[in-house]
Amino acid sequence: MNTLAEENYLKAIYHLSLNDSNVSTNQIAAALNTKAASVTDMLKKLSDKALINYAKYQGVTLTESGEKVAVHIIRKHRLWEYFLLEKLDFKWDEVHEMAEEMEHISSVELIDRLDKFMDYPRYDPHGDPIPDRDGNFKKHELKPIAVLQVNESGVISGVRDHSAPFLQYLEKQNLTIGKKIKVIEIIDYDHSMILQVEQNQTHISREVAKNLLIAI
Amino acid sequence: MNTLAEENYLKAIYHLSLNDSNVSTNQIAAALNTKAASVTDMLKKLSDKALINYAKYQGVTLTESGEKVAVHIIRKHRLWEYFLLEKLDFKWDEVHEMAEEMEHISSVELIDRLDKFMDYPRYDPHGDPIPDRDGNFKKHELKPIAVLQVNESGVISGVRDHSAPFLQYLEKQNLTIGKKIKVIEIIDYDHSMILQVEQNQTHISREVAKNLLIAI
DNA sequence: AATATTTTTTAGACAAGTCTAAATTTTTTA
DNA sequence: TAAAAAATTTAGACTTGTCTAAAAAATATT
Repeated sequence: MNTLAEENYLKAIYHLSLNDSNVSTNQIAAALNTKAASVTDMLKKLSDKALINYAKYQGVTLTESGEKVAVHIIRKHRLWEYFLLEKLDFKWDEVHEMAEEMEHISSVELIDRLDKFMDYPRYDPHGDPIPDRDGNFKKHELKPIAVLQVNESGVISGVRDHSAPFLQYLEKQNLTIGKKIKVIEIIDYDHSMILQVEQNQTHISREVAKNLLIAI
Repeated sequence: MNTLAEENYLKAIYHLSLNDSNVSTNQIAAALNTKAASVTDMLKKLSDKALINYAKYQGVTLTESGEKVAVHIIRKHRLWEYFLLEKLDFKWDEVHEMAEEMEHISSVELIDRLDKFMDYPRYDPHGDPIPDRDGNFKKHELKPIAVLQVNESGVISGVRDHSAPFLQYLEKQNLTIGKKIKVIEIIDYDHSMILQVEQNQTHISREVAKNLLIAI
C-alpha cells in the first residue's frame, strides 16, 4: 500500500491534471501547501513505484496505475462526503475536511458496502461524480456561469471551489445544487452578474460566476 | 492533537491498565508488536505531554488527560464497529481491523452524530461497553465461563480475545453474544467443558472458557 | 549476600517526509 | 541570442518513529 503522503500527492496530481496535462512541481507544492524541494523528493519516490511519469524539469503525469489509485481515493472521498451529508446531516460546507481524513481508510470492501448502503449515489454533495468500484464515472460536462450571456439560463450542478467560505456564501445566496438560474444583467464594468434564482435576484461577482458551474 | 503512534500507545496502555495498575515497558512492546527501546522513547514523549506518569524502570500509568484521550479513542473504535456491523452488515470477526483505522478520524462532532445516527448503542458487537461523549460507561462485570461449576449457567456477554480466528470459532459453535449456556460437564484431565447451547451441546477447551465472558 | 537473569534504558543508526540555502536548468525578455 | 528571471533540483539538516547492540538497573536465584 501507499503512505498517506503518497496518496495526497497522487490526488493532487490527478486534480491538477484536469486543467493541465503536464503538472509542474510548483503547482503541486502550492496545492499541498509544501515546498518545491519536498515535492521533488516525493516525485522520485512515486516515479520509482511507477505511479507517475517523471523526467527532471519536465513535470509529471500519472501512470495508469497511479491514476487508478487516485480515482479510488476520490471515490472514497466523495462517498464519505455523501454519507456525512445524507446520513449524518452535515451541511455541504462541513463535509470536505472530514472526508480528507476518511478517504485514507484502506478497506475496499468497506467502501463498496458503504456505496451499497447509500444505494449507489452518482454525485457527491458538491455535484462531483462518484467513480464506481471499477473507477468509471462520467466526467461531467459543466461550464461556469461566467460564460452565459444575458437571458441565458441553466441548472446549478457543481462548484469549482470547494472551500467552506465559498459554499457558505452560496448557501446564503440560495445558490445550491439543482437550483435553476437565469442571467438578468451583466455589468460591463466588472463583469459581475445579476441572476434570477427562484423568486429572488442576486448579484454575484465574476469571481463567483467563474466558480459556480451549470449543466450544459 | 496527538499522532497516530501516540494514540495507539495510549490505547494499549489503557487496555493493559485494566489488568495491571502499573504497565511495564515490555508489556507495551508486546501489545504493539514493537521493541522495548522504541517504547522507552515514546514513553518520554507521552510523559513530556503529561499524558502518562512515567518514572524510569517503574512502569507507567495514564494521567487523567491521557485516560480521557484513550477512552475517546475507544469510544470511536466501538461506535465504528457497531456501525460496520449494524449498517454495513459486516460480521463480528470482520470489524476490528477496519475500526483500528477509523478510530483515528479526529472529528468529535462526527462521532457524536454517528452515535446519534445509531440511536446511542451501549455495547459494541463484542459486548464491550461504548463510552458516551463525556467518557462515561459501565465497566461491565463479566466473568469467564471457566469459573462456572457444573450445572451453573449464564448469558454470553463478551469476549476477552477479539481476534478473528477466535470469533470465527465462536460463530461456528453458535457461541455468540446473548446466547444462554449451561455447564453440563467439566473434564478433570484438561478442564475442558461441555456446554448446553440452545438445543446442542458443545465441547470447549479451557483456553476458550477463559476467553468467553458471561454476565454475573 | 553475591551472582545470574531479566528488564529497561541509552547510544547510535536508519527511513520517511519535510525544510532552507545553494546550484542548476529552463524560460522569458530585452 | 545573451542576460535576467523563474522554476526546479541537489545538498545537507531536522523530526518522528523505529531498530540493534551495549550498558545499567531491578529482580530472581543459589
